[in-house]
Amino acid sequence: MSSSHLMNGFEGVSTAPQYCLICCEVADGHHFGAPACRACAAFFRRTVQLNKNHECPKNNQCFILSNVRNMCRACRYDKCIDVGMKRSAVQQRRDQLGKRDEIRSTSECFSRRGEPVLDTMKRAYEKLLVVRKSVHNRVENQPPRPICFSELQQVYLKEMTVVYQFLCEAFPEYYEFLPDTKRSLFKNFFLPFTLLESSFNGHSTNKQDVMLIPSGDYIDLEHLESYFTNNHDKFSQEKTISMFAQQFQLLRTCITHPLHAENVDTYEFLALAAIILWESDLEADLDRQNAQEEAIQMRNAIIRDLLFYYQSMNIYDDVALRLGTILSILPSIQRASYRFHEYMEIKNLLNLYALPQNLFDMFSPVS
Amino acid sequence: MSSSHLMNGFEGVSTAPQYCLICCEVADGHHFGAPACRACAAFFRRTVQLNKNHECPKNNQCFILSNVRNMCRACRYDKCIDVGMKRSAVQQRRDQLGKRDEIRSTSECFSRRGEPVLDTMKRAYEKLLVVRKSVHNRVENQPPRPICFSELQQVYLKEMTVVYQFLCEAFPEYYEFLPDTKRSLFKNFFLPFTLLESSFNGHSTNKQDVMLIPSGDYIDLEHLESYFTNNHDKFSQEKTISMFAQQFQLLRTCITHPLHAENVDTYEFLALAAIILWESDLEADLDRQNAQEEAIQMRNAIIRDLLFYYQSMNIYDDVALRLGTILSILPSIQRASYRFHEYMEIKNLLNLYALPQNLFDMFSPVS
DNA sequence: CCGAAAGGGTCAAAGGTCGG
DNA sequence: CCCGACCTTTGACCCTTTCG
Repeated sequence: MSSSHLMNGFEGVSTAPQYCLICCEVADGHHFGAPACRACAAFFRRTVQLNKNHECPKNNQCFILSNVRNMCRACRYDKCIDVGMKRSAVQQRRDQLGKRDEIRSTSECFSRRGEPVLDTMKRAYEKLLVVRKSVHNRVENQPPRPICFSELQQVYLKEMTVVYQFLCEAFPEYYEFLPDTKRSLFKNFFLPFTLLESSFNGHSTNKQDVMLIPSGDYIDLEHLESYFTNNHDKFSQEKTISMFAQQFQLLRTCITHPLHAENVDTYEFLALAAIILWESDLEADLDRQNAQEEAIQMRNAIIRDLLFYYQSMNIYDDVALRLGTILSILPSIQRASYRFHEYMEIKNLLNLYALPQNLFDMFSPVS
Repeated sequence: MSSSHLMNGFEGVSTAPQYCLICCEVADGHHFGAPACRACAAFFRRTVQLNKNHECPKNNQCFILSNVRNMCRACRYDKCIDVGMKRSAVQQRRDQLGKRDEIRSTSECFSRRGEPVLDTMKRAYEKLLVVRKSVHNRVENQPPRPICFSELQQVYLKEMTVVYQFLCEAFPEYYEFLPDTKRSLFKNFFLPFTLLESSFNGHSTNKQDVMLIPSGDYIDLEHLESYFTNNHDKFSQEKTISMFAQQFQLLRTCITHPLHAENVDTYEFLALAAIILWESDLEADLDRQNAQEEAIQMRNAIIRDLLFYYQSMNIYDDVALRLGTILSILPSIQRASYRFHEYMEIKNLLNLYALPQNLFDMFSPVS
């Protein structure tokens, strides 16, 4: 609306020919929202269509005029935007069907720098599993047993360090960040990862209704009596169980069942965990802004790796469909994680199966 | 405004298929025997008049939708025919008068079952946009203005009904559920959808730091003074803003920025919204168990549609990669939604910019 | 005779092509 | 490779015809 007003005003002043607001040549009507010559219009269209990112070799203040309009692409483009050209006015490319198909076969091979991200992660995860055995004093072939709240708490106090180490090994990018950024990422990661991993390990031992925790023991979701053992002043055991049964039911419906329904494998589990880590929403300071950039790169790399994995497996007719199915479990995990945290908050408020502050803190997302 | 009025507003619009059966845009009446938009009508007329013979470079199964309707002329023409357009209705000369009578009936019986899920949704969304104009008393070309909290509240009270209608139209499956199940799904959907849509609309008007709300007005994230206008006993305006600036900052980092960074388009936005709806974790009772099943089917259908869309666009070297990139925005949305809700709870506790109970309730996920 | 619906035509502004 | 002259299509806008 406003631009047409401007234009009316403009026309009112000079009924004579209009001039290209970018290079001052005689204009050829409006293009993408501004009076422009064909050349500048075409330049703008190409820049947008092909998603070019020009860089100015100087100070972003190059002089643009018809005879020198090609001296600096970045500044020419900037001027296009300044005079009111709209990227959104550039349309989808037409008639492009088929033309890319020949190209596609060649681009099938993924260009990746070094080793796949998920492979590094997988190695770090293998190591994590070994480390855990000693950290949690696990004897070889010790059979899993149901665990109670206070034991679980001990496990996760140790896990904080273990998981942090794991992240540093799995993602050199993570290791490089400033402590504050690392901490933020960690806090966003720890709880959903914990829930996802326990559910996954339960699932992968074919026991759907069990959370297999990092120490090797488990929480039996069907029989929470053994979890809520402590006698507590305020509430009876039954009461406690009925109060918090939902908390664990939640994990079943949001995490365990989807994992089971899609028969998620380890590599997929790692990919999900990795995306949760790199689904960062940081950018408060400079380091976090870098993290934000990095996070996007990482997520893309993860997806690429996962696709490559699917292609190599060669068991899915449509790898993209599988990818979509797996990724659409993500919101469930996130949701379960948030709700689970709410229950933890309630428990803390009631001082009922409360966590020590440092542990609770690590389970709490940043905000 | 009473809810019956809202219904009337909705029903008033819904007479006959109002959408172009070729590209799903709002239709402009019948053309050549089928409901169609002007563009598709003109395209069909030219094709027949000039006796063009288009050829499909692919397999004659290209995806046609408003923004990619020009990707393949052959398939667009084929869809015109499929949808019931008659070559004979195109006049070669003005003096030859077509007989319209026999044509009219054929178009009515066009079956949209088996149609892509996202197409039905897209049509319902187009309708939603129209409905909103009347529901929110929008005059044509009314310029958007910054809105304050109390106005926003009014808007969302109306939106409850409007969005519910939208869901029923977009997903016949949803409509079939029991009220309780519908309610659960709705409550899980409403807040993230609201945040996603406002951000998306801000993004698609190239204003990154603005939430464009359904009424057409906006919240200026850079200048919250106009949002928090009410004088309040407990806290000064500055204090309030500083308290809740984070709440909106959150939306920027978690939703607006990712949408912007990936340049998400309308179809992708709808797909994200659809997955959020169908990312259900219900199964308390029998109907909900059905819903759970249905939800998995729906998510797969959505992903399939999205992939087909990407393939038809033919602008991505790797459609699966694009799919992954877009889907990995989901946890951010979910996270933002949960945190946003926490802020809402705080406000309610403080009775500071609190929502009426029924509205707050609809913004609260089930647990 | 009027107004709505559904034809037709026009042209600014999109898009694509292809030597330079 | 990019540029831009040159040509094709698109679709918003407006006019025309028919019909109840």
